[in-house]
Amino acid sequence: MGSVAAEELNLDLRSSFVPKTITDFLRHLSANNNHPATLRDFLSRLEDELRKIHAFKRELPLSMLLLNDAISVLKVESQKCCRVARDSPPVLEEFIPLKKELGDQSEEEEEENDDDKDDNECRDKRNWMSSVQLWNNNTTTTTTNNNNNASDRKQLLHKLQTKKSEEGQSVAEDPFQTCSNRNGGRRAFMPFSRYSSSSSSVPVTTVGLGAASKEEKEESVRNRLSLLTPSVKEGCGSRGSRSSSNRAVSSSPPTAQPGLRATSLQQTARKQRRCWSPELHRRFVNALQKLGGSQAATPKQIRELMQVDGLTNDEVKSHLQKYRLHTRRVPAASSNQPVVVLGGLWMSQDQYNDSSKVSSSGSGSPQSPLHLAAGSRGGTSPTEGDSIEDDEDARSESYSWKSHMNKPGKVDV
DNA sequence: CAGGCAATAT
DNA sequence: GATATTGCCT
Repeated sequence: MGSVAAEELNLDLRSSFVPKTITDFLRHLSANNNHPATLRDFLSRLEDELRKIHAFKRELPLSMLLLNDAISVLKVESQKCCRVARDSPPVLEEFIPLKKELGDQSEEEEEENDDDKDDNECRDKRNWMSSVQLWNNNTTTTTTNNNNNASDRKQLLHKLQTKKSEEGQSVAEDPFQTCSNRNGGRRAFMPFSRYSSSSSSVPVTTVGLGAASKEEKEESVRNRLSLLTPSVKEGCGSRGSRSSSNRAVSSSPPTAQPGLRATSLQQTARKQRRCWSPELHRRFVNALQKLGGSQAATPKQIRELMQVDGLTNDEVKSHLQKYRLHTRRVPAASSNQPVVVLGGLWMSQDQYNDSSKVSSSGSGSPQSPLHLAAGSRGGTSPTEGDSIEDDEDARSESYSWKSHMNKPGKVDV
């Protein structure tokens, strides 16, 4: 969807804008005074862009800032330029309150639970995310940009900064610092790097490394993180954090930092625990279904189906093991209890309906919390070992495979 | 090598 | 105690 547009945009930007700063751009414009259209066009594109990244404002505070700045500058300019009274409502207002994001990058500001806004936002994010990669490598998605645009951005940023010097609140010194910082705090899906499996010499330098492998880059980012973020929330998946799907992060503990017998660590180093975030689990279950149940599926297949990079066979295997254990206990429990009653949330997911979408993380849908159509199955089908493949809700977060059959309400037959 | 299970670690 | 990792066997 967005990719095409973005590409176009990129191209356009590249050819017409990127090489210049806003100032230059304006100068250029005013030189050829007869291009108000260009300006407006550009402005509208900026606003468009702003709208797009609005959902990511927390992850991309700087981008927001840049865009906002650029837009406001351009607006002023455009009005100056063509003082033709135009009725353009101050769309901008809404975004301006970006202010505090810079101020208190440290802790919170995002605790508001606006149902509407937040929800939309999250959904947006999720879509974007999942369309890119599950636990965003941040480096993967951004890298391409980084190499090309990083410097430009910096320059631009700098210009803008100096321009509005007295407005204070100057942006963090290093854009990437801030970014990393925030990422560390509440990124959606980080690949939970493992430490120095082989390369102890990974330079922790900047983000620009061109051909470095993903892992290395992740690592570097992470290292920076661990340095920058003193207290990372240990919120694994559904545990620490409730609601707001955007921070199901697996953060990396201080393991790498303090001692770090850099070279002599490989031996007994245990792998970093993988956090099976709800999303991840959801994917897992999805794959499971596609493969015909937890008994039929093999770790490898699952892993391939999940399409989560960085995920290893062993991890899947382990998870599968646990999954099997848990799913064996519950359903067998009481003989005839309709499956639906048990959790109320036995898979209702379109396991057969969905024709092609694997990822389709649409489960977060607020629409149908629990409609239990499937339900009654006459008896266990004779053909297989596992007739009851359950799928946990996974609807928003906090998967738990213990369906809580002990609902306060009286569930009677 | 890949899967399954059990022991072990966090 | 739950959950993830590692080891061992097939």
